[in-house]
Amino acid sequence: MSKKVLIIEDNDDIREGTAEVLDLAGYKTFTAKHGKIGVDLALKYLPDVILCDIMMPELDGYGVLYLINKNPQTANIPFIFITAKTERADMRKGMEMGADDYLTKPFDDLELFKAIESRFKKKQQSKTIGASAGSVEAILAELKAKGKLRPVSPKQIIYLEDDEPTHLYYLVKGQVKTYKRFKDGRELSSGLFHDGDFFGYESLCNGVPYAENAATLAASEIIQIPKIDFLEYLLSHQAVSKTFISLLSENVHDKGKQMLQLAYSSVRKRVAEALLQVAEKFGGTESDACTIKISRDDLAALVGTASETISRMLADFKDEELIDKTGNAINILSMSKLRNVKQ
Amino acid sequence: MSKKVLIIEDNDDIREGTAEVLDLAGYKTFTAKHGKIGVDLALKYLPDVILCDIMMPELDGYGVLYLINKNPQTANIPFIFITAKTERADMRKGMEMGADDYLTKPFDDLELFKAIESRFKKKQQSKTIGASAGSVEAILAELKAKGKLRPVSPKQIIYLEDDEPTHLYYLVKGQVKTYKRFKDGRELSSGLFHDGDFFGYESLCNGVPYAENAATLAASEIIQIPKIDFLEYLLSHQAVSKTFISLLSENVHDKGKQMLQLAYSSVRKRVAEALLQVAEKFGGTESDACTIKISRDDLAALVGTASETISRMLADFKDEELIDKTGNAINILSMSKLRNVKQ
DNA sequence: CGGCCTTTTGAGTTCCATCAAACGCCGTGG
DNA sequence: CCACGGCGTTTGATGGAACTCAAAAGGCCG
Repeated sequence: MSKKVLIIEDNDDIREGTAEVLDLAGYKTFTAKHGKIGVDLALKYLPDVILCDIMMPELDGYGVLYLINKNPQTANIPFIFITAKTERADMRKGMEMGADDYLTKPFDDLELFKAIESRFKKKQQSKTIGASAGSVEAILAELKAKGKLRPVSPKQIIYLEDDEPTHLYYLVKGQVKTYKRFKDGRELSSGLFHDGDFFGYESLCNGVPYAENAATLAASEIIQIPKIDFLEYLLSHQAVSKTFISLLSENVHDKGKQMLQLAYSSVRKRVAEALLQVAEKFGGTESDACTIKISRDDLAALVGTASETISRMLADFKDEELIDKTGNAINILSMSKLRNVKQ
Repeated sequence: MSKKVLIIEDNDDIREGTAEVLDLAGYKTFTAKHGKIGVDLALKYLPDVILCDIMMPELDGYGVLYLINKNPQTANIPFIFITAKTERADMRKGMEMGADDYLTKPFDDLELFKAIESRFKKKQQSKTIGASAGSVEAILAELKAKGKLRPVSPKQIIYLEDDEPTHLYYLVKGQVKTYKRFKDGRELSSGLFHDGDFFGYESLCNGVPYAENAATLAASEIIQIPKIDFLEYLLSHQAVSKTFISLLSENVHDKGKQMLQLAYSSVRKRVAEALLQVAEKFGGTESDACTIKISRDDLAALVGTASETISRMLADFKDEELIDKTGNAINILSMSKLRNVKQ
């Protein structure tokens, strides 16, 4: 059966021209002259690859990509941007959002074929489940190889509450938080992640929509692994099951601890704990002192309190010479003393 | 190799007499004349079955059983009480604590052999991993068959924080809560369980001591499944992995929700939620009304507040005709109205 | 250097924990 | 049968911790 290609592009000449070329090459093509139609067609025909312009009326390319990624049925379709814009910024934005490739107009037919074919080749490759009976690391590495690496800038949202999970995430490098939003808009951080952490697996594991949001705190590199690949590995490799059962158990353990604190510890104690948690996750050195950079709002979300209160507590800690502040950053002078904060 | 039997009994005649008989029957016997020595020997020789008197100097039989059960190495050794006491109460207490059988003095040699041999038969049986490739239920039933059923009265502790996990628990019938204890003694419930629930698996899953306590709220029947059997099944049956991955994920999900509430919801709202949670778990009917019986302290632990506050809130709810009280029990008049409690 | 966003400080208020005392329920023993 | 004590629950009064709103100060970017 011939591969299906969806072309979303507002310029009639380019759209029809490209379609014609691809038809001749044996692909089955669908065309849409703006984003909205494009998304409808994608859902209807589930193409094998999507080519999409960025600047379009109705719904631009970024919007199309967002919607495509949000829907589990279409989330794993390779997505290639076509655009006249050659600027770096746009290219980066597109790749950050999870596009697989980029074609800059004008492109010749060879470029087009190569871009599309290399998508298929990559997909093909990742279809096979390796038989590496080796170490956990080897199998997890294999799993990671199924995903695509994506640079993400700070304060970018990775997924949102109630979205259908489509990927497992692995943080190669950077800082990510997961958080829940209370009705009135206040946030509570439920997890912090740094280099080498997996996240976003709970919802995948029992097939429900996300119960939390995830966003980067700092510039990061994230591998996103398609849901089906993850589930396949989860159920066919003991090592993978074992890893994620451990992760989940740890998660339960940590959340239980945090719950007890939330219920009965004073804000003062909880702020101290939060500082230590951030320091352990993101702080560099192994020594008793450490410098962390985090906004008051993020700290407040971690503690479950108002940001004003955080300011006051930090002022108190500074008076007591537990911490110091240089600009926005917080220097923890003694982790051990901070750990001993009572009440 | 001959089976090892440990006999713990303060009466010299009975102890040596029993040992002699068992020696003749080809068992290797060890004897202890009181509980303390008994526990030491159990740990040293890891016998295949333990016979133990109840009334003893130094450390009584219940104490021995408790210590034996607490230690992972000895927790799964079949334990048989020998005692002159024929009273029901003692027998029940012993069985509730996890004894496998009961011999009442005076016993004849046949009774003795049968009691011991039937322990071995049972152990043997449960050694084989069934190949039932059938439904999840079938495999889980097989897993449950590895454990032993134990009746437990209300307010009994099943395991304690920092204990080494030795069993997976399955609640056949009854009500169980898990809870954490804050430094100052206040409690926070982290989970409620009712008929058909597994509990105590998180700590088993990542091999750490319990992070919480578990106790019955009402008279219950609990199957305790030895740790090794559980882990064996967990890693060799996809269905079991899948089940527990789901349970863990749900757990994470629920705890996340509860954390958000603890952080930002008013006590009023949290009390309403707690009532609903208890009603859903333990309340009988499917209708909008429902009666639950729970102590104010348990409710307070569930909400994470003082029991006085619970009293006040319940009084408020009664004024607003959301609930009614008959004696100790709480009649929820309208679950849907309770769900809509704002703030 | 000025504008904007973040952080800090201030004042008032609310919610809830705590301490104490009274009340009701229940089994016990006189 | 009722008085009694113990336990769990309810009610009252008070204080403190932390939230809210508001305004000032500080840091960062163009």
